[in-house]
Amino acid sequence: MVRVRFAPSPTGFLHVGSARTALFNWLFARHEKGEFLVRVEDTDQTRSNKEFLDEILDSLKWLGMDWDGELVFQSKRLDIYKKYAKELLDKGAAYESEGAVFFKIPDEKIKITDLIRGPIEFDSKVIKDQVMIKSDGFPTYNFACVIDDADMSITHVIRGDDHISNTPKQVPMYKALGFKPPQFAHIPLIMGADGGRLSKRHGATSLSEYRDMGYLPDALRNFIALMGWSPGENKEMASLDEMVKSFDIKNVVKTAAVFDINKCAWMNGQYIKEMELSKLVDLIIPLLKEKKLITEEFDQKKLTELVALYKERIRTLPDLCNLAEFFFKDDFTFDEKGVNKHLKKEGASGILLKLKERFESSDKFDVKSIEDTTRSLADELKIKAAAVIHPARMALTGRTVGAGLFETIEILGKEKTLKRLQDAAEKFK
RNA sequence: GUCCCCAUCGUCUAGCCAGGUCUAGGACAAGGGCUUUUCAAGCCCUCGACACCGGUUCAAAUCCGGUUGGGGACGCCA
Repeated sequence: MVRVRFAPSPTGFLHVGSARTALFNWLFARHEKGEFLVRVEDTDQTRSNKEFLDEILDSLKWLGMDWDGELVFQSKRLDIYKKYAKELLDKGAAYESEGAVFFKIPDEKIKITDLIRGPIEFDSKVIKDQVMIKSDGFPTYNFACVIDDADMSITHVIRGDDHISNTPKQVPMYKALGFKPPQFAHIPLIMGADGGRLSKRHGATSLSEYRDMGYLPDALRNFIALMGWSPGENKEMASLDEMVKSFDIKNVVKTAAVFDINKCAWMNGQYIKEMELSKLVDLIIPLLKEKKLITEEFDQKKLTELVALYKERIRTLPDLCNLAEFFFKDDFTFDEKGVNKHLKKEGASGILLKLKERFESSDKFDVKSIEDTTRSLADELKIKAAAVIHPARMALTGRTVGAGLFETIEILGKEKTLKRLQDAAEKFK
């Protein structure tokens, strides 16, 4: 049976690249009906930290991944590493020096057949003897990794490209211990726009940052999987189930991918668009509370109507807070360019006042009558409807873009509409 | 410096393993148009790539070699 593992070290947040490594391992395991384990590589006593571990695990769950069995902590397996270290010492395959235990790299060609890259050969002459047990008694990464993968019966090691050079250090260890090395699959790294490894200077790199920025787990997971793998048949959107069904490690590309936040945002918008309205509202409510745009008491029905208006045009959840700020507060901000273009224009203020008067004297205030009122005013003034609509949108929402104006006015309500038209007319006269 | 990996539109990729159906397909972005209200929505169109050189072959994006370019690794970090 296939058994794979994801082996994070709890020394930082879950990086986008690591998340993808975890995802590919998970997809592979689920596709093969095998097992996906999580092993915590916490042998660096000074840098490992429980908060990071919790964050990493939360991120995995958030993306929709689950794992089999209990978490394995390397820090709790010191005896096992020592046992095997002693075995290698006794066999003469290792030696002690300066308080540490070194593995003797045998003089031979080391060949591996990578599932993604095919055969790779190394000359052991260029590899130094490797520390197995540090002088603090803890195992090094390379040694613990080999022992655990063998001990946990891991069949496939799917990991980042940056580990290729660790492979020739590890394979001889398996052999010296009499273990059969697992199959290896090295997936390419994720890069920033400048071609270097994706890091902080390129922007957000951790899963939790994306979650906080309003990205949906389904969208992020879909997007991450697309870097290096594709569902085929020109498809891009794929649910978790569809991915499990069609995932094949052999179809993972060999080339590094540049993380394109713009496409990621686009994809997020697609998922928002397809999401059930009530679900979307549920996701947005906590965000609005956090931004103090609503309190505990709010009109759920009205909010739902608002979200429905904006659902098709937002790419991330906070987009709504920005685009529909006018709905939640009266001292909303004005887009400067829009003010110059539509409000500080000759005659704009007069138009706003006239529109206000028309609304005031109209009994009805539904989308249809709002539209009729607006258009007939434009007709009478012998100007295009746009000449009324643009200033009105700016006056009411502070934005040049948004949902349809008439719907926007209806949801805003008569009272606020009148006041804002009046205020803007005076302010930008 | 040494070793290793990689090379299709600006970006993500399909095609490559089993050479012809590829004047190279899709998506994001960009540019243009339509939607007689904006747009970051929708629809349509356009732009845009097989890094280079050589070899094998009747035929190469696909196979081989080299060059160049990019990336990674060389820790008692993981």
